[in-house]
Amino acid sequence: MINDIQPLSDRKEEILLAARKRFSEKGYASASMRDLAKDLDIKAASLYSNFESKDDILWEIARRCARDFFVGIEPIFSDTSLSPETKLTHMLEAHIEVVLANQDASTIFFDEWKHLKEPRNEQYGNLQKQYAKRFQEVIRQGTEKGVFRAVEGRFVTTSLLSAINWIARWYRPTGRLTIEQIKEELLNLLMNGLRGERSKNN
Amino acid sequence: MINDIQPLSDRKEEILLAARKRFSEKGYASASMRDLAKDLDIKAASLYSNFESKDDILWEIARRCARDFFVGIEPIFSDTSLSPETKLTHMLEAHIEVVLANQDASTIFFDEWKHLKEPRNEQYGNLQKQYAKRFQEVIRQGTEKGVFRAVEGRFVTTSLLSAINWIARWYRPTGRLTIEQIKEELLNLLMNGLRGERSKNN
DNA sequence: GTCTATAGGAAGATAGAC
DNA sequence: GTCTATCTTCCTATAGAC
Repeated sequence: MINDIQPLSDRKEEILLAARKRFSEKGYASASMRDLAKDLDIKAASLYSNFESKDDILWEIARRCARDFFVGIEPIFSDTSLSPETKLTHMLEAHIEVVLANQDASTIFFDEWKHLKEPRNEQYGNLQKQYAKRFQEVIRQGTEKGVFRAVEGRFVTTSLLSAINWIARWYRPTGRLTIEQIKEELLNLLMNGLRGERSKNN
Repeated sequence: MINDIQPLSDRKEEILLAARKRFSEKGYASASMRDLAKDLDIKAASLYSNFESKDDILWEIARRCARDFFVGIEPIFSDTSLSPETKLTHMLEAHIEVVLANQDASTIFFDEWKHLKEPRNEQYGNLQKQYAKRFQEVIRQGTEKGVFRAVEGRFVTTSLLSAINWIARWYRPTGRLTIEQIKEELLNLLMNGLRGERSKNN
């Protein structure tokens, strides 16, 4: 599914790029094929020489997004020489980097994929779970080793990633925070969250 | 805007309830007036005896959601007897409770409001900023007092709320975690994140 | 691979009877 | 306040010429 992604013709890739932007900005349902065609200075009908349907376009975009995220963490996740703490830090860092470098794609990966029709929708949902599981596994190892608090793994994994994912909605490269600052603030927040004492908070 | 919300007729409130569910589940753009009418066992045209437009329905829903969130934190935020730490804990707790008790509404508050037409869209965006500022202010006080690390206030506020907001997407009351567990896990994670040491994470 | 033309349907919304 | 009927516009998608 992300292993059988074929390189497409230049034209097709151009269309995917424009569609990614449109779908991300207006939302898949609100972005029409006519909108998309206009961005590319062609007529809507011409899009159908390149892709069979709107769903096919979303699918190709979604697959590529997923691949980017997996490629980001895979070498770190597979590196058996790293401690859970270091590994998780680097994986989160990689995740942040992919989000920041591919904001439009991230919006598809987090939100717009829900518009995929079955059976693609279900397939994609499973892929997302797989991705989160990678983080959950490292957190589990860290807890076992005693460097992280005892946490509800699946829940906390989701929470960590959620805090990061929201960035895709508001980050603008022209803003006051640099990528490095964002990475530092987030990693401090999240890693301290895992390390701290269990307290009653009352 | 949230202070001039009028109680509507029973029928109108029924429509808002059904619409909140529909908009939340399928997304505003993908949920048609005909869909909504079918849920209520009436014809689409009848909806227009109650509301002037689809945008008006979204607006009434969105305003009510915003009010619920503000009502949740306002008494805590205004309580001058609380330390920043206690105040933030209780405000986050209130936020979590509102999210869990009003999942459909939360989805509107976090996502679907973007489909509001101008000038409502801008107005609503400002309201959201106001809400986040309440949290940011308390974090600033905590940092000043030395109980929280020095953090980039606006950014960290967004991150904390983001971690919580994602819950609205997946939480099901029938799941394995109780509301109390969710609150405890999240508060531990977030409050520890603010308290911990600044570290290099490398 | 792009065009014009158009099919076929679904969208938001309105008119007017009851 | 709900209905039937309908307007207008927009949608995804196809047919066939160039």
